[in-house]
Amino acid sequence: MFHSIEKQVSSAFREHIQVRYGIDVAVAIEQPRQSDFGEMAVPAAFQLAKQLRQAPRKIAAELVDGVGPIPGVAAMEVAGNGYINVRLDRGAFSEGLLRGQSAMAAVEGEKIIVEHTNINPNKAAHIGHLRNAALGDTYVRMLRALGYRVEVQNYIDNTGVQVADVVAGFHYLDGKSPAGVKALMADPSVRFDYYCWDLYAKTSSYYKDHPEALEWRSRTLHAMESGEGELSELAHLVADAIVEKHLATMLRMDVEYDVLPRESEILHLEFWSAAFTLLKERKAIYFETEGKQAGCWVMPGLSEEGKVIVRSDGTVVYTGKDIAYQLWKFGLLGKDFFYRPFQTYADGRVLWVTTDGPAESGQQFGHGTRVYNVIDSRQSYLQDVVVAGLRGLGYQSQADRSVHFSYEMVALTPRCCADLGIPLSEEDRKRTYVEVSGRKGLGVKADDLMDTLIDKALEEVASRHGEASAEEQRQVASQIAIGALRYFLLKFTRNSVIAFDLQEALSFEGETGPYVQYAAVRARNILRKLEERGEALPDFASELNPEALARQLQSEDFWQMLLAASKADSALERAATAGEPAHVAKYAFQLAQAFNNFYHQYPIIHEENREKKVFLLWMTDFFRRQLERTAGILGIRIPTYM
RNA sequence: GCGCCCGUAGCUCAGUUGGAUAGAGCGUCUGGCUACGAACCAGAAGGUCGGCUGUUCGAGUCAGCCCGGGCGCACCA
Repeated sequence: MFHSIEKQVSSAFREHIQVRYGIDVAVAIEQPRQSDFGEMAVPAAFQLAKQLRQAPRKIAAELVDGVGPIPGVAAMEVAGNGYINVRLDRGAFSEGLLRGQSAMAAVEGEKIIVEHTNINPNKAAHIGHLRNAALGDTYVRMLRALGYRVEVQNYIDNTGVQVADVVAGFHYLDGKSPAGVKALMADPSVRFDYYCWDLYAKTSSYYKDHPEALEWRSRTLHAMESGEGELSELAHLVADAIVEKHLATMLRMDVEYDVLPRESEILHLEFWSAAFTLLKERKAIYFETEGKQAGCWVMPGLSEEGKVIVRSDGTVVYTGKDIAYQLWKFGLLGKDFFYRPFQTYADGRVLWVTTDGPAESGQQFGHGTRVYNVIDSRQSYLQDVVVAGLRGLGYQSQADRSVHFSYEMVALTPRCCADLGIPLSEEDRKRTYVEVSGRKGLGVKADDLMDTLIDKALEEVASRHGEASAEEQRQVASQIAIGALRYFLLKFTRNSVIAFDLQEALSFEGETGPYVQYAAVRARNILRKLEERGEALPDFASELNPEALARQLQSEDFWQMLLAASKADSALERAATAGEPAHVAKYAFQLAQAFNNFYHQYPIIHEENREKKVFLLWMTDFFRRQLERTAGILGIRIPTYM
């Protein structure tokens, strides 16, 4: 509602400026410094001042005089050095909120692909992976809330070095056969992904002390490529099992996917050779004949030397396959995967996985018009190579629509390492934070963190709702824990390094997920208590006429609260434009704050005046809906009680 | 050496793309549970926005140069 008026005000000024001055400008709408200045501020006069060579105040006055009436706007005035402050018609505004339901219209002609999570299937997920998934999943929810068609891909590198290292560990260090590994996977006392976490660290450190053992890696990689032998069988076993673990971990966070494109299919279906042909034909890469890159196919432009895409032994580097994959996402490769169902989510949605044999599913993926790759900022160079590949092939518009949705890493504070019993070098102890490392086995496992959070939430729930069944308490605790975790991961903007601190993440007070959940629970409680007292929820539309709404909204307090609650769309739009899920989190917190304030200050059920009571109930219900919707976009559930 | 990111209250972070008197949470101090359960609310203290120059009506925001921290820059992924 607020957002639609913002757009109307903006376009009214834009048109007027166009007609009057012949200048086309995008008219920004800002929030006034103080709430008593009005609801919107238009700084357009400042933008025009330079071109018109006139004082901003004078232009502002002309604009206010000339722009004419705008629906929903009660008054406009010039303020400060040339601001135009806009005051809304409170009665009409609330009337619109009460009656008009503005469902977001579907956006036609766009299909957005978001790739996120992408964890190497060789060990348990850690907290850095959770940040990736939380960001990706929330951005997906944001785009869907805005009406976009979105496809979520989770790329599985099941033939890479990391898998090979764990396989080598099983085979050479543990001396385990495929049957032995199967037995391990079936053993309920073993967390297989945790086992691999340790094994990966063990193998990596063994390589360090015994460089000759690196031969195991190349032997394993060759076996995986040929698809034959025990090592290859082990690789399939391990990768598939770990993928399932990752999916289960992510499901705890309410993160779901549409399709799992796998590197094994990219190899078997020869995506690379199709891309290679294109790259050569269109001269996006060249064959180097001299220097240290002699014998390689090189992509020029990005650096002095260019980037090697095909090694002198004829094998392709990872980034080359990534270019092929990116082409496929846009439907530009001329090849396609086959698919089979991998699992079915609780709501009946099917998660598909790629396969190399023809399948009669008729399923179609890819063919996106825009692609977001959620990958940490350390890989920005390689993402630049991928985009340069598209450009080199002449796909300018697709290159422009390839977005590296980058974010900074999650690191651990030295204090956190101490809490978790992670030994640190003298040097590391002095740092502000320490990078997590799968290779060193240094990090916080995702499931451990969630378990710790649930335990803590359970203590709180049990102390407040000891009468509830254990199962119910656990469910509530779990929703609170996940709410806390998702909010924690989302409250930081993307390019801020999260120095993970366990105690901070475990907080359920202040700017946290549970704070938002608590506000929504309180709103629901009021409505529930009303019914428990034998009263029905009023029919707001018939009981509240425009005069009544305007009367109640003479209270500045109520008006500011209603205003805050009505800005969800506006906040979402800004957050999506900025590509910052953190902005949605911030808004959710402000919304909860406004409601808690309202809740504390005004008795609702006990209000004697009928009109006021109905109005307060309507406000409560409106807050409730906005809180639930915003929390939903963040992937945060609202428990039945707290 | 080159490239990218960061530096804002004691701590952790926002800051609507250059706008009005720089905000929030935590922590500290003070006050509030016989209201719809306090995982809450109210109030106070706390700032040379790393530094210096510049761009202009206006700079936390843009440019240049420094200082400090992080991450990249493979025929690894």
